[in-house]
Amino acid sequence: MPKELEKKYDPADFEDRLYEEWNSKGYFRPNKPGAKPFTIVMPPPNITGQLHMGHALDNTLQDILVRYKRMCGFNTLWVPGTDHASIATEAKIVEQMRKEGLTKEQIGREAFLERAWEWNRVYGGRITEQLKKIGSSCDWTRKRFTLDEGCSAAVKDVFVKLYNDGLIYRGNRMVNWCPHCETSISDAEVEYEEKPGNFWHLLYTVKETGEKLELATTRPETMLGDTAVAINAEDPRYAHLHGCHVILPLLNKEIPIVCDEHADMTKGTGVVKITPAHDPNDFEVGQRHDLPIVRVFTYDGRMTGAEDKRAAEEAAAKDKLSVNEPIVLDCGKYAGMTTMEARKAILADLEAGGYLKEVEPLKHDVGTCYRCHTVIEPMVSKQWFVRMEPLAKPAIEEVKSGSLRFVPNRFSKNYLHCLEHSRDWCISRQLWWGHRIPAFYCDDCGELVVSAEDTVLCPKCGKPMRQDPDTLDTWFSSALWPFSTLGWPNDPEDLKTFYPTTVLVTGYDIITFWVSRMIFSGLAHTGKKPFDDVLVHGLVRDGLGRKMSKSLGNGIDPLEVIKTYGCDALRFTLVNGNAPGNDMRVSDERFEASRNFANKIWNAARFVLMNLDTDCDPDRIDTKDLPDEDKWILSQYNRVIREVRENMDRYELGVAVGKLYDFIWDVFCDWYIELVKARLNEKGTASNLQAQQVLTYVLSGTMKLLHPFMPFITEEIWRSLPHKEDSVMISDYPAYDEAMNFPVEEAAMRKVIDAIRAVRNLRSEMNVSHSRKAHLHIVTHETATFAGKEKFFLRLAYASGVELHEVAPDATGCARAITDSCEILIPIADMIDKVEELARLNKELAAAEGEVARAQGKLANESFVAKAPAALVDAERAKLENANSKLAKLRAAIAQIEAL
RNA sequence: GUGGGCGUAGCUCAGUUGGUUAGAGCGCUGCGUUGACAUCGCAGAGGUCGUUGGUUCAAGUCCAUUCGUCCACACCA
Repeated sequence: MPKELEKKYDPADFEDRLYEEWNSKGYFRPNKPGAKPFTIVMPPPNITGQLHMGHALDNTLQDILVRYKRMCGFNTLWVPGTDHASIATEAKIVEQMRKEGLTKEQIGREAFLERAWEWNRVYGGRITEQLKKIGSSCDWTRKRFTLDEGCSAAVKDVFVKLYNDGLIYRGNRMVNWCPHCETSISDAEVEYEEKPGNFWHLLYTVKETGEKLELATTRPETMLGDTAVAINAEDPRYAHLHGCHVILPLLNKEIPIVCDEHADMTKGTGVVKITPAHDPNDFEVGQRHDLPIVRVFTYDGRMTGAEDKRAAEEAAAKDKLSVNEPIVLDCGKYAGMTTMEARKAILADLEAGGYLKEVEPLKHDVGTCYRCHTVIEPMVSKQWFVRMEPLAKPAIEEVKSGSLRFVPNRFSKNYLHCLEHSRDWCISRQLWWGHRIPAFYCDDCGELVVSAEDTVLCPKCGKPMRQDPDTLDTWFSSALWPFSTLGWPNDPEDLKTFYPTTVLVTGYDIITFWVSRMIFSGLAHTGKKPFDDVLVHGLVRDGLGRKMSKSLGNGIDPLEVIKTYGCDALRFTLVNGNAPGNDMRVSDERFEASRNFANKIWNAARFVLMNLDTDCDPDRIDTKDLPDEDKWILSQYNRVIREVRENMDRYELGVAVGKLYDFIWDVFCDWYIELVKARLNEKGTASNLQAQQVLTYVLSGTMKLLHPFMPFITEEIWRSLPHKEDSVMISDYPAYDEAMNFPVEEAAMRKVIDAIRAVRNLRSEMNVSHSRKAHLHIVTHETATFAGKEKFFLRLAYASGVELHEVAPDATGCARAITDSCEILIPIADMIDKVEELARLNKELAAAEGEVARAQGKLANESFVAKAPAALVDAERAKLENANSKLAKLRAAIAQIEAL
């Protein structure tokens, strides 16, 4: 027997309870062995983070897909997990220690890592608890962490494999250095910000000719590291200087003038100073001309001194890798200054020496660290790199060939662009929290061993080895996530069943960081693409369209929204009316509208339940002898099933949920329930039982259709109705059934509804109160269509009685509501103003005439009739016929009233 | 510089492979509350789909042009 629902819709009453139950009963685990798998691996949120709207959106989309596919019979797995977020977490812990007056170096690596793990224990679980609040039906028994044993094993394996294949190398290369985080970062982690600056025009003296050579720079403090100036070989202005030298001011050092294509004749004076250690382009020039690399900055953003020089020489001596080894300069009087202090001091000295010609203000984009927004220092530094070209190639092909799809497709351009232009990936980080690089050095003989096994003694000379102190870029481990979480390489059970995964759901802001790296890693290490599809969503913005951020304080906390409006309202808001890949705005108004929808469903269900007194079958229905209104709703319900499934299979979640919204509110609540209310009062009749059956069948099925979007309210209602399975989430998603199409009954009901609307419209325009009932005369040639449906007019068209006529009776004193299938006479003469009524009818006449003209025009076009699909032409003819029919009735009515 | 998004009702946005008289939510106007729901119902006003041209029987949808706006990537001595 159905059970009652609480009078008031209060999601807090049942959301947590239902989630707990689902989880404890194991419904989130893959439960259909042998069935076709459907797999999603959750983009792992950072352990430093709190759940924000972006996570809420990302995980809601995944949960909708997973719940849908689960109900469609797939063996469904959604793997959750978290990311150790090396740089972010390390920064938080350093900050925490700073408040205690401690530094990393003081407590040492081991103690530091202990603190980090403690942080993970305390906060790492926080975000997963929050994910439960939004209803995520992921398999928590398979929860993973990028630093757990399995993921770490995968990282080591991949590193060693790539090294052995020559795809990872160590070398002195130009990297982006963050002086605040004191680590290198990858190109993808640099953000450009426009900042004001200057061109300082400097004068360097040519040794051979004594002339002053003018050049401009935005970074005068790097001049101490200049090892050449470049001119273009084609530049006639400087043809006489080929092979000459300039004297570097302040240092009084002789450096060559080189010819290089990097010097652009059209820019500035056509002369460029070359600082190979501190500028990416200059580094390239230096390579081409075999220039020395002179480093003048320390890793914490100061000018180098004697101490730095000695330390660097010692380190270089130990390391057998000495290609491109920078020379460290003792900057003398500038040593120890910050780069900004040095800039001032150097400029002052240049000016005093007559080397500064002019200062020209400009705005330029400066690279900053995406974590701390400190200005990035390009720096030659010894780091580990992944060779991108061989890895990118197959990853590009995979998408170009269409084997791996982006949804919407436009994001594949984004992806291809980033892979086609990527430079080698700097993967080493001067951090402690992360996967330590599995490389071991012998300081004695210089031997280097790269191995997944800890190597304590040098295989060559037997002396103790030292592990590389650096860790790997967080994204190096994230790149392996789709297969490392499924047991690769050691425990391939899940891998066999669930890999490649089906779809990755993520925001467009992370395609370059993560998606591209997962794709080339998957191809390289498993030989297969990591997923078939990438469903890309946009960013969540506030009501004013601004990106949510801490500094603006405009972030909306999803948990607060859940408290106020319920989880289902939050989820509905995040998918309704949003197109894939587009940014969206959320606001209280939208949450409120969603909550109102939930409330509407709740009350409709309550109404159905209070009228159920039999145990109906929720899954089967006998359509024999059902009245038209029942077949009408069943037919529409059937169509919604088909459309929703089609939309879901194409990732058009917003369209699918919009159709359910319309069906539930406009069709089921506003019309069907109203149409059957009378029958529900006729207890004990066959008609009453049929209505109960149809209500149960449609409502139960609709709750299934809606369940992926609004899991909690649908479960609570579905269980109150007669049901067979324990939970709606493990029931079968409704399927389209050809036998449930009733086009004739649908058309008939549409005519009845049109007539009811026409009456309501007229009464409303004439300001007739609902309490003023009237006896209606329906005049129609289609009496069969209207026969037996007079009762609907009593309640819905405020009628006191209804008569059907084939031939119009005397219409004196009647207002006329006109549709294309009938004319309804309403005897409310005292309410009718002749002028107003004529105006109203004429307005309708104009509309009908417009429609007739449009349809006639179309049909008069021979090309249309000849070339358009026949069904379309027929439809147009039917429309013309209907419009003409309505037109005739309107004209007659107007003539009659005018004659009065 | 290269690539891309957006421009549809007062506001925020849908509009699926081109095919009804272009839709929704919020807001607005009028009416309505004795048993599903005022977190509601009924009715209504409001749009030449940024501009101009083209393809097509047919364009909000495809192509080109142009304006506005936002983003990504690149360069910037």
